[in-house]
Amino acid sequence: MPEPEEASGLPKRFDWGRVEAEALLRWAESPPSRTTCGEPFSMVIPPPNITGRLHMGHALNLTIQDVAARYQRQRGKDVLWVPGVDHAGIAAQNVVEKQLRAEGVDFKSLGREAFVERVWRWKESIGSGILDQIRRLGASLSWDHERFTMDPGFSRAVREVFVRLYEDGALYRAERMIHWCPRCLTALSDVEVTHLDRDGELFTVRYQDADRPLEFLTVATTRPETVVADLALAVHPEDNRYAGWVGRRVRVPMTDRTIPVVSDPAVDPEFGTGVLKITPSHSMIDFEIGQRHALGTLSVMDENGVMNALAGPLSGLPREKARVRAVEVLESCEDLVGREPHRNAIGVCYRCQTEVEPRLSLQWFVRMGPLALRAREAVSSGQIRFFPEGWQKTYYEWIDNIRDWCVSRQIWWGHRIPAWTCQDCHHLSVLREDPSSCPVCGGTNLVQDPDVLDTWFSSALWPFATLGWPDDTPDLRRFYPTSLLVTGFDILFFWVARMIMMGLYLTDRIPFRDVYIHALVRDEFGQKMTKSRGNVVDPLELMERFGTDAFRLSLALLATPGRDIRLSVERVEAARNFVSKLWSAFRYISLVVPPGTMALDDPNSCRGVANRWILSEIRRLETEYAGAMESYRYDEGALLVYRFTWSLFCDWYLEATKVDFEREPSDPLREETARTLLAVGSILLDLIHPMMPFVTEELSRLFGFANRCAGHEPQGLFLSGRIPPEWGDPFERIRAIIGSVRQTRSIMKIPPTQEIPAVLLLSSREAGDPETLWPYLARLGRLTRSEDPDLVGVRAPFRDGYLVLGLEGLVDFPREVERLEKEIQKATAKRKEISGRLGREDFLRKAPPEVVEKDRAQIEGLEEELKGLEVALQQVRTFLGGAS
RNA sequence: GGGCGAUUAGCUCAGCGGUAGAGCACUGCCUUCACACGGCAGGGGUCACAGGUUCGAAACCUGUAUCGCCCA
Repeated sequence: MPEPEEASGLPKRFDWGRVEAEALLRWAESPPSRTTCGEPFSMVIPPPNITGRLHMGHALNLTIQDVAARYQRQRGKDVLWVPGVDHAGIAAQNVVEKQLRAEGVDFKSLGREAFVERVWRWKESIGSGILDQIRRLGASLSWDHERFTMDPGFSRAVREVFVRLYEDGALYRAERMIHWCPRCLTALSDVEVTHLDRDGELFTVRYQDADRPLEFLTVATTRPETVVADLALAVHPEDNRYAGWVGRRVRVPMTDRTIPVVSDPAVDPEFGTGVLKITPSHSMIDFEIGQRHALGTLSVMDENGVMNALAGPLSGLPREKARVRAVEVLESCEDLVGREPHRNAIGVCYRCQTEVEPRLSLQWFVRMGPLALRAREAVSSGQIRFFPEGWQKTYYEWIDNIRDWCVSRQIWWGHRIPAWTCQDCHHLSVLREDPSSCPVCGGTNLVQDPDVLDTWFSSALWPFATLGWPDDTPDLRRFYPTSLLVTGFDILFFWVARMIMMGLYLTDRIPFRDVYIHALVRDEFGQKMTKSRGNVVDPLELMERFGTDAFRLSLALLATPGRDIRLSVERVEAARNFVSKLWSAFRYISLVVPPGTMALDDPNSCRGVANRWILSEIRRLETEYAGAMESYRYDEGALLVYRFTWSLFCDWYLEATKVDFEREPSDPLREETARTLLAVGSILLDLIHPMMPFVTEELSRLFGFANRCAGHEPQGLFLSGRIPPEWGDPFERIRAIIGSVRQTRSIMKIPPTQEIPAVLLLSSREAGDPETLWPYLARLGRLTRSEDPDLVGVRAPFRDGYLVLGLEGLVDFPREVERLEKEIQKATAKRKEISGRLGREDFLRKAPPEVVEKDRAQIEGLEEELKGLEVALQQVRTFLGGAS
């Protein structure tokens, strides 16, 4: 059977696929207008990796920012929201390396220049990639401000910073222990190492005294393969067990070397046997101990993690195999005296999960001490605020224990370090411009440092370098410091803290005022989404399936601060249902409001009880909504509009307007209701718009409301008048009466369509005018008004009276008795609780008067309710008796 | 080992001093002319445990347990 043609009004369903595609085209042509007269509001996005594909984390992050941007725009702010992409040094290099490998080409054989050229070509080939996906989210970024961390301007900023730090003595080159990733073949900074607990073994190895072959020291170690690099054994100075050993020498198993026994306070006497083997070249702590005792260094591993020629019987073996071999060798010469399972923390590369090696090497470091001090101050003084505030502590903990930052990376893709060494006089030059000769000896035999900078080094400049720094640009002047930074807690140290340090150091100002820190998106079981777990949910797929608005709304609703988000498809589905509900509500408006109707502009002229009620409700909603949004509680804001739309606007107000539209054509209430419907609908779209831009804009367009994206300010309606809260009261009474009727009807199994004759009895004049109430009661309660004072039936009581329902001969009275008894029980219990409280002297004395007053009023209400219930019960019982 | 956070209805989570809430799931009724991606009604919780503060605690304090995360 063919679908009947729609007479008029909106399509039955919201076609998000079409609407989103059209909106994206429209937004690309006419981006959100900037209101240069407004106060500036600025954000920079956390630049996604060039290698990236939109994932849930991005989606959450961008949704929050877009809610902020759209909300601020609605409030008349001049919003700048800078998009951009990060060059992602190691990650991008890995991608291209892999491509080359697939072609059978070793990237090294290509040479540096050709390789970098190749990465650029790859970058061009993927185009804006992830930024296009971000566009599909509806993110209203300032696209004309797009930046890339390797674009010429940004690169100039990076170079400027490097040179300036060097000139100020805040940057130095030195041979230090660093974390080395044997797979990425580069140094890593401290934060790029993740600590994992892994099941390993603790081996006990004996070391024979060099002079007294019958005496041994036993040492517990998790890394027996490093025995061959031991340069000492160490005990705690106050450990009496080994006091006699300090100063003696022992033989190193598997070698013919002997090493001293030293004492050092860094040794933990509680761990293992209390004796520590010292391998300065393969452990951070050992290196420090080694320095204190002038042990020198002995490295037995190469950059790939393979044991080198100095490793004796282990040489040529990769480190994992070397461990196995070491155990075998130690066992064979009886130097292994114990092994047991042991859980220990190991450091892995946060990018490729390879176990990192502590390694001694020549690297560039940023001196963090002075920078950290100012960065701490900026937060502790309240100049920068964290939301939620609790993250301050984590921030301080890191800042207070900070170590110098290793910023050089042994890869090719990135910002090349602007340092040259003269091959003639060995002078090291760090320069803003590439030199043609040595500034000291004039020689032309210069070699540039082969390393590039940590990608996070350039990211740290993001908030100001994107605005034109180091030049003094209009953007920088107007929009810096930025207003808000939205980011995940996982890059608090990597990024946020370093931006604060660099911002203060270079611009002398904080880089942003507020920091909104959101949680991780996990799967529905609370597991982190990872490729290896295979539980990654693709945001684009969800957007496809349920619509982008639904997806965004579900994220906004779930984004409670400080708590991880478990995303389940059901939640997105629920949000999709909400979008449908909203759409169909506006479809109703389109069917019921005559063409050419103007939205209500002066609420004071309103007379209708339903109209007054919804106006008072939306006024309250606006206040609560603003409170939530101003404190970055977008989850609350979303929940408020969700609940209002569904439970108040749709469930009650739209139903009530049906009553008004059934009135006489001459009744002025018809027009008033139509106008109120438009006004409230328009405001509602405004409030929902930050979370759901597509459907709200489409509806605004169809209804000819103001353009949501053009800095349109909501709440215009109420500038002209205030709405007294008591405007809601009469309709609240209607809601209560209908609730009571429906309950009775449901309990007594009366079909919803069955009309019931009823008499309304109000206990006082204040309870309302029956003439006003009846039309709503009749329609919404399916009641037929009766004036028969002897109508036989049951009472449906409410606060200020009751309704007699003529149910003669219809119903299940025993169930009604049951229900009434339950109600009475409930009310009695409540009354007992409250009167108990009111009977206590200290409560009356110490509790605030308004609390006591509230209780008293409640007792009164309960008394009345109970009276009504008792009478109703009496009546049903009588009825029952008569019937049986 | 140190720190942070969580523990509320079957599930996922709000609430953070004054009558226990939402979404999903569940039960019953309803193809009523905006919406079955729906409507109406309903069931379901000693708010992890033990102390304490308070007139009053799910909320504040102390401790315990379990789980998660971060830093060593």
